[in-house]
Amino acid sequence: MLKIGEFSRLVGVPVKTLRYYDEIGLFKSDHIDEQTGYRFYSFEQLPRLNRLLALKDLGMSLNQIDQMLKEDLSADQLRGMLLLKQVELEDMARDIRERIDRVDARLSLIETEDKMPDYEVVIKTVDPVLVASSQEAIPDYETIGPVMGRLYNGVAAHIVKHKGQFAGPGMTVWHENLKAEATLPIKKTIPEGDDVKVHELPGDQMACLVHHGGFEGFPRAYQAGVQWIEANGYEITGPNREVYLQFDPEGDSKDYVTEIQFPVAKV
Amino acid sequence: MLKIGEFSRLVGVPVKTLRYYDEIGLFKSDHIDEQTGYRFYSFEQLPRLNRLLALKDLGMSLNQIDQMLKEDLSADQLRGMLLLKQVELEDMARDIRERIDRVDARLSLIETEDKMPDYEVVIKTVDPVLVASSQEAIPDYETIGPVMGRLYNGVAAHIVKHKGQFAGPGMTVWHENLKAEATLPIKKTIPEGDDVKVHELPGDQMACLVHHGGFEGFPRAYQAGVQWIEANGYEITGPNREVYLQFDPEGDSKDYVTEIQFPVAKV
DNA sequence: CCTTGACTCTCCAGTTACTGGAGGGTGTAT
DNA sequence: ATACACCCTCCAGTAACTGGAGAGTCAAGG
Repeated sequence: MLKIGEFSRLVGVPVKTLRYYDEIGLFKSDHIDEQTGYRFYSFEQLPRLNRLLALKDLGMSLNQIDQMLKEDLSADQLRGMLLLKQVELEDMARDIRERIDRVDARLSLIETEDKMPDYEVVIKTVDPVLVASSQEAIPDYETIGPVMGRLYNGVAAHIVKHKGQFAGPGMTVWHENLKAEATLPIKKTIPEGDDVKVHELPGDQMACLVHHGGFEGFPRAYQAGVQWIEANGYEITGPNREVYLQFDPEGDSKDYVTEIQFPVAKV
Repeated sequence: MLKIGEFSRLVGVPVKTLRYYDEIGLFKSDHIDEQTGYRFYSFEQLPRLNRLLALKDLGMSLNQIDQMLKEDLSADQLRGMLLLKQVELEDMARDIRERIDRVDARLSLIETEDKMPDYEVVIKTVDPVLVASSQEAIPDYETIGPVMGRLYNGVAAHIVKHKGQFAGPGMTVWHENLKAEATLPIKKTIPEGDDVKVHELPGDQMACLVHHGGFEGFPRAYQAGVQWIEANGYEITGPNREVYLQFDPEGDSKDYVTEIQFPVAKV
């Protein structure tokens, strides 16, 4: 019979922790002196505690360990729990590798610019959204403004005509070959028109960054986005989007806020 | 101005979490309506939140992020924090790899034996311990018993003679070439004798397992220990020890409890 | 104008696996 | 007798949220 401190030294587990395991019923003391309340442990308890510690070393939670220490568990059930843990650990390992990549990328950015990057890129999952849209190839950069204005006006007019309800800010989807699709989210579906299509933009994992200011700053923002995506081991998997969070053709262009989104996947 | 739900959808952070960040002062809402208590967020806040999210993606704690979002932080300080995090992440990665190794080892054990292993091996750090000891080469296995008995009696007599105080169970250290050192822990140092040395056994990282029963079971226990050490990527770095936790030459040998310890290091 | 449903608020409790401390009893050596 | 190590219980705190109760707010539809 050992007092808790002796047992603690023997197994290398803090006294506090032994009391805690006792309290939650994971590892009870052999018996308790009724006079003094002192816990006593026996050598016969060593196998159970050692098994417990070995399982803890595998990264099992105390609840799982409690399950696994039950006598009536079959080898198959044990195998199952271990295989599950294996998968979980491999997920964690991958996660940490990705983190290390991101830290590396940020460090090299700081190396070159000597400060935090101007654009912060975050990965987020974007929900699918129902839109009415109209698209057209843009002949050259100078004409983007007028063409987009015309497209958005057309879509908006179509929505109003069919009593559709707007559901959010406009969003340009950039298809290949400089084909721009001007989309406006709507709450419920409406009939299509000659130039106006109604469809659902797919939800996806997106690398997103926010640009504050006029459109003349877009090239730098795009560059930052593409650079981040490459440095962090992603690749672009579809057409990117511009979400015009704050936009007013009459207003000061330096108040504009635009979110640029690239659908991405891990390479 | 966006209500919390709209802002939440925009940035992909749960409403609860935004309120939590507000509460701990990490990310305050732009302002709060005094009538209703409603929080309102502005687009100007997006850069700060995106930076926050990017740092969280690196695995930073909210406290660290709070530091890093302060304006007056130099590039060098940032670099320092990131380098620190890099090291920490690499530690975690190593830790998880080791866990995966252990799970693999246990799975293959279950494959061959179809149950939990008979011996649980745990790594623990053993404290240095002052001992009186006497050693002798063992000519062959049959003579272990008598020789060890003689050695322990000699050491014990020496300790008693010099009024030393026993500090724990006896422990045999197995040096090379079957040389056995019978050691008895003592509380304070005592003079040495002709055959009895007094010295400190070094503390070390030990792979430990507990054997219940007589000495005839030792070969299997040793085998299990060595097997585990190999399968988990450790190597033995010194003489192993046997700690006789429960031992009584008059008693039933099946009540004996012995801990076998191998000093180990990661390969 | 009223109701419905979606949205918001605050406050409280729970999660994991402990750790630290206060306040008080126990056991042993000098 | 007293010092000291050891033991007890109970309470609070950790990190980063998550869930729920109960109550107030807002916009649209009838």
